[in-house]
Amino acid sequence: MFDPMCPSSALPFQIGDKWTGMVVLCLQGGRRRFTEIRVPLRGVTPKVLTQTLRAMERDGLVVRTAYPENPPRVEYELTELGRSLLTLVDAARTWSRDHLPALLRAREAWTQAAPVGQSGRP
Amino acid sequence: MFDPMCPSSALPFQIGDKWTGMVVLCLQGGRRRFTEIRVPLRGVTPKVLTQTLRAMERDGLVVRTAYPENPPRVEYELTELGRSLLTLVDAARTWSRDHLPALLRAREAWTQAAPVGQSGRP
DNA sequence: GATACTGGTTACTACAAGGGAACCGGGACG
DNA sequence: CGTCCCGGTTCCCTTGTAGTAACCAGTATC
Repeated sequence: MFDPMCPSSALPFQIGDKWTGMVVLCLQGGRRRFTEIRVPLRGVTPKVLTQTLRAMERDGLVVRTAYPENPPRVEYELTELGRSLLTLVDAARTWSRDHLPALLRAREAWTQAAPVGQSGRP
Repeated sequence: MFDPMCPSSALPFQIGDKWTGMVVLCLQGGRRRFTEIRVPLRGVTPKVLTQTLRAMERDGLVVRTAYPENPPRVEYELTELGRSLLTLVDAARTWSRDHLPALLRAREAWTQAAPVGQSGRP
């Protein structure tokens, strides 16, 4: 899940900063703890994940609930506003499924056949 | 059109790099010349616009046609793949119309009422 | 006393994207 | 001869985003 080597990393669009879209996807199934988000988002460092979650909390996309326990437990959950982003994420995923291969093919053909020139470009 | 002060600049998502989405919108009405794209995208510098258009050409989103005239004339046009992004751009605009005010309200309330503390955050 | 656990924080670094300002080619025009 | 036009290019600098590595608090457990 959320492999950085996945071709969808070449998507020509992005939800929020680099990880916001994945957090939204990860939280669509319900509330999750910090590490339950960090693990599936392969490669995210705690610092960056904290930044992302703080920004999302600020924007009203998630709510953060900290329980006064030990060891600490914190849960994140999408707000209704955050869930509204799911339609957008789904649209992005639909686009990817339907059109990303064509984009990658175009990019591939470019590096192979036209490193320079050919049209009017000097 | 495309005022950088427009609240949609606070969108929590982005099509491609900073200007790609706006270029797609700008080209939805048909082929346009370089300056016809640069002017409505207030604030884009020619360097960055060139970068953006080159990347879109590489990805098969636009086609570039240079006419051997003087002064030079170059036209850009969306490919079918590029036009397919319009659905995504429209979804983004729909989301913005419906939910961006709520996001901005949340952000505003945050800076006013909760610079620190209140929930479990130290 | 040492260790581990969670959910972070801090300091430092690296890299890419973006922006500012100036310049260019080459014909048309005055 | 100088100037304008378009569609760029070049150099340099700022900013933002992300990453690495190390550390922390407070309790529970070994």
